[in-house]
Amino acid sequence: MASLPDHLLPAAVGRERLSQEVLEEHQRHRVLEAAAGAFSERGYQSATVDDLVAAASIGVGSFYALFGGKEDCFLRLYDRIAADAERRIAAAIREEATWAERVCAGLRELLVLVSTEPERARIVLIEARAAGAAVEARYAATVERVAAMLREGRSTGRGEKPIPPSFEDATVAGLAWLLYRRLTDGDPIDLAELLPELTRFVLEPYVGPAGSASALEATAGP
Amino acid sequence: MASLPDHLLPAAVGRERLSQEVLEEHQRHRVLEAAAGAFSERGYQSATVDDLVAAASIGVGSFYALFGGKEDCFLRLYDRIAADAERRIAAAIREEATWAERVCAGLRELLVLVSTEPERARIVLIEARAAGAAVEARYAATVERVAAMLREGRSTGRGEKPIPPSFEDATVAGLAWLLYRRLTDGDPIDLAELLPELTRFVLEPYVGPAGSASALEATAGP
Amino acid sequence: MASLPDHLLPAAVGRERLSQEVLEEHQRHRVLEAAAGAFSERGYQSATVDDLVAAASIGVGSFYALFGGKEDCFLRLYDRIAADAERRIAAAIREEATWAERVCAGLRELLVLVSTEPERARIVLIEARAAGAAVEARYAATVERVAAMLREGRSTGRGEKPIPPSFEDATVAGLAWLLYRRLTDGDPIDLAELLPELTRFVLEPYVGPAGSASALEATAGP
Amino acid sequence: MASLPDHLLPAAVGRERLSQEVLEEHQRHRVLEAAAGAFSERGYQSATVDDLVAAASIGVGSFYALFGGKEDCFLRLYDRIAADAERRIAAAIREEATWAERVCAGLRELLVLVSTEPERARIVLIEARAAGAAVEARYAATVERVAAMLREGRSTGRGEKPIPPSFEDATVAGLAWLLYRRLTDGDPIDLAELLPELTRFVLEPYVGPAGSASALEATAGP
DNA sequence: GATGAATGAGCATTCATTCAT
DNA sequence: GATGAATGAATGCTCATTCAT
Repeated sequence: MASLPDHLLPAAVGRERLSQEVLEEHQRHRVLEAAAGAFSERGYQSATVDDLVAAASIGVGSFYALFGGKEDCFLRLYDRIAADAERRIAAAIREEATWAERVCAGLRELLVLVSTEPERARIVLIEARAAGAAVEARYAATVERVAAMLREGRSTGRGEKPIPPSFEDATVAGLAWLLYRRLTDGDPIDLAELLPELTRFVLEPYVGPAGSASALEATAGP
Repeated sequence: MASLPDHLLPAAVGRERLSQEVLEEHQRHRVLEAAAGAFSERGYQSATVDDLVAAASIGVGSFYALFGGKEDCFLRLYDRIAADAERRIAAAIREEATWAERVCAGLRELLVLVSTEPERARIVLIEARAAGAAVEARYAATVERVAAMLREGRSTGRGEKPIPPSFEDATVAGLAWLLYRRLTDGDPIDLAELLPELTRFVLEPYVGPAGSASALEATAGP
Repeated sequence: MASLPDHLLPAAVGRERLSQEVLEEHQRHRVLEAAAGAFSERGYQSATVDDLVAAASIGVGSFYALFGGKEDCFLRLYDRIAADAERRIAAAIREEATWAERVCAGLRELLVLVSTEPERARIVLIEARAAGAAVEARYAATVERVAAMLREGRSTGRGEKPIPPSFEDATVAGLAWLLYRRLTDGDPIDLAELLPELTRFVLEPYVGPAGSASALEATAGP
Repeated sequence: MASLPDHLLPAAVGRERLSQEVLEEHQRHRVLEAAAGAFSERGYQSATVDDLVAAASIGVGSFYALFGGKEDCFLRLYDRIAADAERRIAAAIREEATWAERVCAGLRELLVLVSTEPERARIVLIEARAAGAAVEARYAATVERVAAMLREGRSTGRGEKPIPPSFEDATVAGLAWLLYRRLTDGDPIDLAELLPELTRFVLEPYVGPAGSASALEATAGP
């Protein structure tokens, strides 16, 4: 039997350090979970480090051992939520479906996420906008990632005049705004109402009203 | 000598009070002009009241006589910029033109405003997003006003499936995002490049590529 | 009558600014007076900014308007005490006396200062040693200034082997130590006991026992 | 089975406890060695307990098992360095030499120590001054010890007017200042330059220039 | 009417020390 | 016996707002 490569066979010390890092990561996770509540409730600016540590039931010292400060904490929270969402959306998409169907399935999962975890959605869609330059850059990167996915739909396209490159960025921002408004207004996220709306907004420029509608039909929820 | 009751005082007092309010409004104007610079440069959160009064060369006391505080000052600044922009955009539009042409002319003037007064544009498009709930509401109202203008285009429309009501809000938010990014990245606002891009994004859903293109042509700049 | 030069005829604004600076300087003076007590009592390290503002009966904000922080406050206090002492010592010296007599008179005044204002003496002789690098540099400069005065005595000298250049620095440090010990031990400063002691220590290397003794006699106090 | 009362336990326990104490002392030694580096580099105030334990590669718990805290650690370090220095200086002195020669040899060894182990010299000559009252007392005791050695030279003396009792304290403090300055300025300790300087400063009051010079000659280094 | 000196609550952060493992 | 994660009191500092002049 072939032995594992060295880097998978940590020495005792390595293992200890590993388990320690795992522990720390676990702790960070716990704290971030609590921080999401605090940030969401009070807003990034108003939430104090004391709010965060109180919500997480840890000492301030522990907080600073885990994070570089409030901004670092928020940044990690943002990244975690964004990465989770991306993972879950990817998981909700059947690879073999058409591009339009995949987009539609992605939108559906996004709406599910926003409606089931509005707190976390607020972090990414609302608070991130008011958390300073570093976070802002992360937000722009997220928009760009989603826009890039959408951009794949161009090949599907109806081959008319070349679409300007920033078209998808604007679309994603428009999408974000609609969710933003629902969240700030406290409106419920009604899948049956919103999914068709968003699907049309996103897909029609690429596949037309009919294509959009059929993709929506093909993506009926569970 | 007994003095007359207030309401019997000669008109002169009324005139004085009026002129006084005018004076005060004038003063407010001066201060807001300076505040725009400070807010734009340092950002809403970082700009201190001291920055504002220093920029306006007034005392803190006068500042509080004129405004309820930092947020009130920003609010009024936002309103002023938004109202000015609306007025100038309205002025740039020929009433007798088609809806598509009017939209196109409005977009053109909007771009002119953003490029010639980037400082004020930053206030509305960037800083407003980070200035708390009250300002946020104003921003949403602005989006809604612009969306409403766009919504008039529906009657022009090709009568296909009814467009969802929030469609225009998303469009406006997408538009705002593109300008937002230009401003945060420090990219120049190139009218020749951006106007066609934005026009297509906004008009095509209503008048199709051809309608969009012809409206653009009909709105050549001076 | 010749008019005063321009810089002595401030414009109204200049006068206002001047009176304002004078006021501020006055306020600083008041605070430093109180700070001397706090620093002296608790020691530089233990004294908190809150101690200082409590002692001066001002708000923390005012403190930071007046000083750059705790260290800056101490630095200015040090400088003020040192300058005052120098001025008063200079005033106590008859210019026409011999060098040895002038030194002796200076020592006498120094002892008077230390004994009548032990709090301020503690600042310069004790706390300055524990207040960080910047203050340390000031202390070294003070030692050097006093050493330079002493160095004038070399020309008086008995012309033996050239004295090494740092001789006076060591003498001043020795002098400082004796006062330091009295202050830390809470011993009273007995002029009649200490003056002869210090005089001999300082003067003998230059003018011998006899010269030292006669200088002392010539400098009898009031 | 009933266990024996403590004092009847076999010697083995005693030996164990002894060896245990020896072990602990050994450990303390290791830690102090590392602490010297940390204190010297960062200064007493700035060095944190974490710096100390990191430098010694032990856990914080062990540190507190070994020492009562940061101050206790510094205190012991101070004592150790001072005792070592005293021992080595004593070893460098030939008992049968004259008093002046012994002083000269002591000064020489002191300079050797300071130049070869500037880190430890900083602890005693610099950091001790900023480490609070307890350490300050130790420093004063050190000065007093050295002064006492010097005081023996009085019997050698030229029998003039009785020298005041604190004369030697001042001399030692002057000596310390010169070394202090070299260390803070980062100047090298040049034996050939400094030894004559210090020797004259210390010895002349007792044995005059000639006596000082001959003692210096008699104490040529290796 | 205008001023700006004064305020002090509130903030992010550090670090000596404890104690469960 | 050794460890280091957790603590939280304490610190220096900022800035929106007030109010006496």
